[in-house]
Amino acid sequence: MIMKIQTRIKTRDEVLKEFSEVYDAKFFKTLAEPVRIQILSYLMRNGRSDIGSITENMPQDRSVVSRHLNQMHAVGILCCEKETRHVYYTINAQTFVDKLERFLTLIKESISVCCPPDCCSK
Amino acid sequence: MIMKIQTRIKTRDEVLKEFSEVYDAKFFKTLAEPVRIQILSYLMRNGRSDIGSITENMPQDRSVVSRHLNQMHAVGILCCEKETRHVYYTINAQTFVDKLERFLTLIKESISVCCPPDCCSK
DNA sequence: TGTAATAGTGCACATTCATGCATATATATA
DNA sequence: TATATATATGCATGAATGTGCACTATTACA
Repeated sequence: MIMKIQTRIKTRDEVLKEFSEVYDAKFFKTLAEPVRIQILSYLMRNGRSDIGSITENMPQDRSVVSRHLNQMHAVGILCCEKETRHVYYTINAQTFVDKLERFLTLIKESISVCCPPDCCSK
Repeated sequence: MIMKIQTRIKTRDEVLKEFSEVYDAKFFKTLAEPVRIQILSYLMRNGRSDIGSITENMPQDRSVVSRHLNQMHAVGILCCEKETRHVYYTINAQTFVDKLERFLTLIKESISVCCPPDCCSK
């Protein structure tokens, strides 16, 4: 059971400042590429996998997949474990979900706290 | 108070299918550009605005801002109202938040329902 | 030690995309 | 009707990025 501590209402400036600090363009760029989402789906279905296995089910070159995996790791979507000569990737559920939730929460806060009455359409 | 209806647990294939259907690359591409996030911030702070006002606070050309606004409208982030010779934009809170929430929910579902035990790192 | 297997890197190429200028379109106003 | 205002569109350009090939680096195995 998660308890939320009741805090004072943030000012508009605080929320907007936090929003611009939390925003990570690279994270969304990473999610904006269908090939990377395909890799994500593969990991959802097959679990911990190395680059070779992932590449087998894709038309792209191994080096391309390697770079995609690297980027997804860099922004916190995947975990990476070197083991002998293999590199295994898993979904970093914690960081991934946290990042999305943090962004979503701030959008909601911004909309409810920041905006003038005519900010949003009903 | 929001009540969640208890439904049967989805199969792995159903969740993954839904995930690939819900995923919208264009939506994330739109969120991946800092200039568009700056526009979003402006609307959060200043509410309903026309292209001219938004452009005043930005280095980009009016035509560039116009195209950004158009794209944000196309993916459901903004609402657009033509009024005489002005075009006013507001945040489409409903669609915007819904899209993010839907994606987040499916990520969570995928992680809990789909994945083999070694899918995700703790 | 030599060879095979796995992954990372340098480079070139094609595509996408953000940008700004010039121009077109539409509407308000004198 | 003519002019000013607000926005959209066509086009060219430069930057970012996805891609594949060749090559390198590292490790396992015969």
